Amino acid sequence: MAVRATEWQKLPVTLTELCINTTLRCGQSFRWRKSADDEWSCALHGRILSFRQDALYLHYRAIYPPSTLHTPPHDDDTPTLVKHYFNLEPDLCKLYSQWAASDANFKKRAPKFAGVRILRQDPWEALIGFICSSNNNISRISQMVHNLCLHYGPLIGHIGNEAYHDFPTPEALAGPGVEQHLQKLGFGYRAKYIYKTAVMVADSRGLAWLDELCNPESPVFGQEPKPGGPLIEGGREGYRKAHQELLALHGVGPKVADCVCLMGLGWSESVPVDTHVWQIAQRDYKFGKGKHSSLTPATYTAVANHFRKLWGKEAGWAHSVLFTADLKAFSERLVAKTEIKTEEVSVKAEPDGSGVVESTTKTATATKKRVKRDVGDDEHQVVEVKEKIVKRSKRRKA
DNA sequence: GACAGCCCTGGCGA
DNA sequence: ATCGCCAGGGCTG
Repeated sequence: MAVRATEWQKLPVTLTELCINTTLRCGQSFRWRKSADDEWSCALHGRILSFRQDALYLHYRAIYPPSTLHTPPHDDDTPTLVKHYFNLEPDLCKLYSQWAASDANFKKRAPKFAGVRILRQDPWEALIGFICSSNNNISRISQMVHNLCLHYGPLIGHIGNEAYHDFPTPEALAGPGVEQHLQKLGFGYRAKYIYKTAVMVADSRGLAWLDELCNPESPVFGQEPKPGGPLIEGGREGYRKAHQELLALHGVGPKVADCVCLMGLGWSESVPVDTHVWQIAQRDYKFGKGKHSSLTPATYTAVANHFRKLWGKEAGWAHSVLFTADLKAFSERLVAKTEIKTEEVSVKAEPDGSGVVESTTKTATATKKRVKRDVGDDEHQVVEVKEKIVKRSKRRKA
């Protein structure tokens, strides 16, 4: 039987309400892959979901494996899943203007990073993904999560030659020999964390335990919403309970627990404070002195509380915008103007072969340094142009 | 509360 | 060119 792909559908969403090109790459989820130009795909809930976006619409389609019992599109729940996964309920533009009104730093940094929306991921996937994230970088985390799916997740289908596997169940990761295998796959000390956490969830706590830690206002896919309680300084009671319970799992500390709370359990006031956010707190919010000179557990709470007070109930959403604005993978947006200038100058300078202006050389070098660490994606062209400029100017010097 | 130690990778300066 | 060092979305004992 042939692959069963539903027709492309569309949902009216502006780029300021959701920008998938930013949101899917900013370290929330580690599984999205480019399946074509401007097309992102991932296996979710037993189907491959693909997305494209233009100024007015989010376009999507689902590809089902031949063995699926129901017959899409008749009982296709994909539209509901899409709205749920992208968390489309909150009015992001309104939130951005609220955060900008209460925080000058947000106002300054956010404009180039519109449409950063907190995803509503599966709690179990978020938990394992963020256990992988400790002391790690996004490209390696993505590689590790991909390996988990490849070896332990069900195959859903293909796009071209690329196989798409869904995320493995707790049972699959709690099997015999998993820890040793993950160790061999280069997971390092996280191999043990993943295995032990999987055993705990599969054998004693159960997935229902994890799902019940969700914000009742925004439960797991398929459940009805209920009120979530009032916001207090340290976050709502349900958030604090979820955070505390997650800490009992192996490989889960305060930061990982907050990531799961925010991106898996729907607790919008959760503010994960990693080294990155800590640097932002020191640079832009006067932390790093006196009592809070280093990121101790007490400082962690103080920083998170400060942001909750400043940004309110969706503090974690605002935090994610500033976090994204500081990611190296997006740093080209901050030097875009310089980049265009550099190109113009170098083109003009090329024919006569005379020396390059001192300031141009400097600019080109600085730009190259900032972008060089980017991992394979659509920024390659830009990088190449810059490296050429640098080489030319070097040759002339020599 | 402070502090090593932990797995592994890639970039950078010497 | 090659090596040592260190940071990269931390956690455990």
